[in-house]
Amino acid sequence: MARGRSSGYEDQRELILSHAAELFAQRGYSATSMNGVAEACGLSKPALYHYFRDKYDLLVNIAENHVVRLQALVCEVTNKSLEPEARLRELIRRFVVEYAQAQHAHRVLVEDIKFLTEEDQTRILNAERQVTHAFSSTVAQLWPHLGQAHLDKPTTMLLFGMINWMFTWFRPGGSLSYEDMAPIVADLFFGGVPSVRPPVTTNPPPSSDSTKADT
Amino acid sequence: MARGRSSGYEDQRELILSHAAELFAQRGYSATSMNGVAEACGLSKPALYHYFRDKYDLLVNIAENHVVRLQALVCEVTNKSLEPEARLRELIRRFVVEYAQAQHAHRVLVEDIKFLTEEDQTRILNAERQVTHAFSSTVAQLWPHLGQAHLDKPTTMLLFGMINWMFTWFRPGGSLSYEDMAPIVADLFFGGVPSVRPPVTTNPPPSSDSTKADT
DNA sequence: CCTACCGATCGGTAGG
DNA sequence: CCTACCGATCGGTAGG
Repeated sequence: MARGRSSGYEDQRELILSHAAELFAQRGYSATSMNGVAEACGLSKPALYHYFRDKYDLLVNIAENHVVRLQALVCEVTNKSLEPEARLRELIRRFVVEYAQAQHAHRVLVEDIKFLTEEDQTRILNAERQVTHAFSSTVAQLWPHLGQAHLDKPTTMLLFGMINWMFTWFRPGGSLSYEDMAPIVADLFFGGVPSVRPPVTTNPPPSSDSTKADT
Repeated sequence: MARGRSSGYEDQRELILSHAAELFAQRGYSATSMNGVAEACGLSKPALYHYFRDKYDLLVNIAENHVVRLQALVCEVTNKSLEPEARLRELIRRFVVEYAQAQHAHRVLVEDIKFLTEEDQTRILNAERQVTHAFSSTVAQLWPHLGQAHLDKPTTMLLFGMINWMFTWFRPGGSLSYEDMAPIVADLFFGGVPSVRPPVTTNPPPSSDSTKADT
């Protein structure tokens, strides 16, 4: 791999990105100083600038590396050619595990993507869309009534909401681990999707047959 | 008429908070300058400082006002003494509507709470806990098996995940409105919760003293 | 004395 | 790899 650079160069970069991701996640990209990053890495500021051109370079690498890992994870699961239900359950489990061990990068991707240029944002967002598509296509396959009502994507995003939000409140150490949460999310989703129906409120004209059709 | 302050003073404060919340949500608290806030409000910077002591004062007011509105919303729904299922469905609907019309403040509460002092963070977090408790107690009431397995709080947080995450991806204007999303979330949740089972992994010895001093 | 501001500039600190 | 700095911009406040 590392050709032309000392063998530890890439390792040092990874180490810096890890420390930077932690600081960005804790304090936000803007409020994090390069002095702080250098200090956390045990480097002088000029030394830090030897590995990354500028602060933005850190951000874009953290975000990019994270989505690339997610894409690789999707490919890995897809290649196992599991049944649709088993595939979706495995995707959920693997994402929970991946997010758990990449929490800082994940938070940076969620909260600091706004600091990327439009070009970089678009590239990252397209990668994310590929990932969510792997989920939503399986969802549409499992529950055709969702796809027909164009609810496969929204419902898939509700699933991502459960998973993504988990890392804002869940702290392992009690009676539950991250691994325990994956099947809970999966059971809730698989049990609930059959109950999801398209909205009855035909938006444009407020027709007077206001039976509400609730329940 | 004017009692101590001119009649427009409080109105001006609300207007400033609204503009500041939008900027904080778009660019983050740290990356937003007081010059930018003043400009967005059509005020000079000294004029802005006439209404708020400093930048932090803006942040704490945005967060506080938002959680207070959420608490008021919970009280309003609770006082209607609905059946548990109707109450939870109404809570979901009202929160989706509230978040939709307070998206900027909501995002600030989620992403910029880290810039508050520990004291202010604790106060806001306690208010949030009161809100989530209104949900989780209804959840435990509806599905006793969840409460017995200590899964009422985690499951409730998965529900909040669906709702909170919605505002990162959902844009109304297609065939779905925010109002349409509420029953979809509710149906998914009500349909799925009966399928949620406690994890079989028995990680540590689950000591029964884990009441968490809540409820 | 109050309020509601403005033009100009303060001391510090950011990224680089 | 360090000390020593820069152009700019930050949050906040002076006098009028």
